[in-house]
Amino acid sequence: MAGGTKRLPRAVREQQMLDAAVQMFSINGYHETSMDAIAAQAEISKPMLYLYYGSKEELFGACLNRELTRFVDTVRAEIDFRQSPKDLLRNAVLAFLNYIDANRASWIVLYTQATSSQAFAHTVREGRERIIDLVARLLQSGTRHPEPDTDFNMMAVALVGAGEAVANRVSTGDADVDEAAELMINLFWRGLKGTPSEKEKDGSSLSLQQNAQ
Amino acid sequence: MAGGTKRLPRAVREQQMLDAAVQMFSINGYHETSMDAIAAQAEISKPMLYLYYGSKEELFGACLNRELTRFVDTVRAEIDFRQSPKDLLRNAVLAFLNYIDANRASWIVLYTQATSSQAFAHTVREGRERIIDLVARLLQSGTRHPEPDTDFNMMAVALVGAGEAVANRVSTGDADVDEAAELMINLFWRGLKGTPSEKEKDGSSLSLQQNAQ
Amino acid sequence: MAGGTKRLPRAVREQQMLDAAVQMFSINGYHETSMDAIAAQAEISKPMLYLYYGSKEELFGACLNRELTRFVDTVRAEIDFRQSPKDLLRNAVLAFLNYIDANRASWIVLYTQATSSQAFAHTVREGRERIIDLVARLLQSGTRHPEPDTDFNMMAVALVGAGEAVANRVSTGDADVDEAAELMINLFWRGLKGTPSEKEKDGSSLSLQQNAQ
Amino acid sequence: MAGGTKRLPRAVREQQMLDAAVQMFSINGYHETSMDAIAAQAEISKPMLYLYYGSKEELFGACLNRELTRFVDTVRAEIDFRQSPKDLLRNAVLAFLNYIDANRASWIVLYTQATSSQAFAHTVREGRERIIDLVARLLQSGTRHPEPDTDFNMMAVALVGAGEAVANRVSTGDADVDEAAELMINLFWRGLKGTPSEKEKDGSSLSLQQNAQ
DNA sequence: CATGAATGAGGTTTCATTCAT
DNA sequence: AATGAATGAAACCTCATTCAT
Repeated sequence: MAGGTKRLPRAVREQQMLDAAVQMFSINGYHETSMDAIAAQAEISKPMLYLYYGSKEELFGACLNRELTRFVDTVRAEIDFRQSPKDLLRNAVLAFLNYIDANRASWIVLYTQATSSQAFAHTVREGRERIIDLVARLLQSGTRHPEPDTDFNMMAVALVGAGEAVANRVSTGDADVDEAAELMINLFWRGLKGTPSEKEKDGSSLSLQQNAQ
Repeated sequence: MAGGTKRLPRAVREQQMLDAAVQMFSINGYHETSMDAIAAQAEISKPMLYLYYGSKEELFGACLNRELTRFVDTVRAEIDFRQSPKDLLRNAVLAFLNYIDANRASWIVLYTQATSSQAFAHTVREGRERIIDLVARLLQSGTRHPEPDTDFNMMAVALVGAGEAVANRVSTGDADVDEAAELMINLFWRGLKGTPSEKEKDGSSLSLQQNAQ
Repeated sequence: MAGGTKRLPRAVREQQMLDAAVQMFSINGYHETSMDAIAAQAEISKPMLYLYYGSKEELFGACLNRELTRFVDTVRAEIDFRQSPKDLLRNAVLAFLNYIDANRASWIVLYTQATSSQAFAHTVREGRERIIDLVARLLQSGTRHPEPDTDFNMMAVALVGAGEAVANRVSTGDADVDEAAELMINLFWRGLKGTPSEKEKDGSSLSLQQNAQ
Repeated sequence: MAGGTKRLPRAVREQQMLDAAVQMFSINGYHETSMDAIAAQAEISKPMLYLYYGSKEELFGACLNRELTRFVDTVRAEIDFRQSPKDLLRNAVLAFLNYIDANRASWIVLYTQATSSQAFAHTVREGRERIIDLVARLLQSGTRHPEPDTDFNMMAVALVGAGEAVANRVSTGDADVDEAAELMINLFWRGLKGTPSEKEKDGSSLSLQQNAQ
């Protein structure tokens, strides 16, 4: 009789639910989190979850989307694309790792849990592709070849993979953000020099650097 | 051929069960694979699974161990550690990616599904650490500083992450082994040059380093 | 009439479930009664049982507690402790045996089935001790020595054992309540006179005692 | 390769199995003891159990019979029926409680576990009746009314119940044999004086005592 | 709008029991 | 005679999901 029956505007309720869901999913994983647990965490009743999100799968999907969007938006917002490639790289890596460090639950939901159920392979892959594309464009922005190139993409895959691994260490507290950033910047910078269009002319990596400025 | 009622020696049955379990787990994931499905795939009865492995969790653990051991053993066996660093790297990357290409189910079980249940975080992390150590030693073998170094380890983390990402593409058929290998070799080779002990001596690296700041 | 889908307040459902559980447990015993059978008897679904009571063991424990409480409360309520010892005894024995006669299922659950699983040894023993204490106080109330005495307790153990045996006959319909009551009253009355504090004074008891040695 | 395949004569094997079964049943109860556990305890294979005893139920029945027979035989053998009633009583009670004390497992199997499954209600009840009859005859032997009497039987029921209760305390180590014996002797002796044929002539209990000698 | 009450369906696990050697 | 290997059947329990209020 006391509490719980407050009327809240839809938007507030939605965030309240997603917050609870993200938290529980990231702690216990998709399959090991029950709708009961989420409802309890959100301090609402289970039917509300179903009213707003239809099913557990859709709820998780909504979590995924919100977190991914937040992530991409935040990181992108912090990047100033008008910088020199080197500064751009540093800027991007720091934006990325700082986001991870500040939003550990999100990251785990996005990359660790989502992969477990095939239902989200699509969403996760799509999200990852968006990031990979971002990185690929970053790589490409330092060259004279602006058209899409599968090799840039492949290098981006590798670098994003490296980034995920490093980010995982950060998210578990096993790595210091600044150290990790330095390493990633280094790796990316060298990766940048290993992109295909440059391969043919060895020693041109320097010129790339210079051209980029 | 339907068989099932044949008396098989313990060792044979064990492999038969693990084969079935690895296959099902890698297709549907840990939580979405029922013991019924595994028993059906192995053409045996469910109690056999429990007789041999005790529980679903232990069965998955056994899969993990077998596949990880196979993986590490096979890759290590293909590497000739007496080669020059560059050949060693090429050799190792190819051994790795070829194994992935030839054992897609194993790889997915090991790295994608295992993470979904917290029960295996330990095992997976441990396995990954073994690989990271392997890579770290590989990196270090190209230097004159044989003692362990946390920076080598961190670089190995990143490179293994890159390797996992690339391997995932390979395992899904979205990337060609040779192309992927070439890229990884390049990335690793450049990563190698960015490792701490070289920072002070490699002139080009140094200049880059200085420029970066 | 089949019902089942009616919304009942929690308290009602609880009793409905306990009624069904007590009945089934007392007919078939703890281990030979399945949760399915209890759910069917209660005309509800199995998850309700688990929702309300958590596990089969806890459900049985709840049965035990309810029946024991009912038993103790009812018997105690019928006893007027201001009577003379002899009337008190008659009153108590009749209250006890009448309760047994009127609640055969309860009795069987309490004393016969509960012992079968070690999980309830504690509860059963505790319940029995409460009754033994009641009897011990009853015995003692006929003496001038109100302080606790282990010999009173031991005599109570024996008399309660006798009572259980007689009650079992009553509960199976193999004994008439009034006959059984008469016998128990006799036995208890004589037992009363054999309690330690009286040993020294009752001449005949004394001689018996001496002869016995 | 080492042991286990010894050929033993049937009689020896039978005892070996029953020993193991009695031990396990008395420790864990009928339902909570698996055939596996019994086979392991007996250091033979499960099919042997089935070859010799057909089913778990029959095996338990065999345990029950052996233990009950042993019990009745041993106690009866220690009783000298030519003694005076008082000595006879003392003799019998001590024989009984000493047997319990020396064979705790047997007792628990017989009285505690057997009751849990309806399959043995018959056997247990039958065994108990044999003991009750023994006691009834004992009671009656002290009177001039040698013909069967339901009231003697009822008193025997009560006294045996008391005996069981006391014996249970002994079997759990919560009561000293000698103390318990003294109490039971007392109770029985007084119970003896409360038997029906004596009820009509009050004060004649003493004469019974005297007549009995 | 919000929820307590209720369930169908399916999962893991165990056990008594039997076959083939 | 003796057993390792194998299983049908059923138990307990949980969960996503939906009514009826």
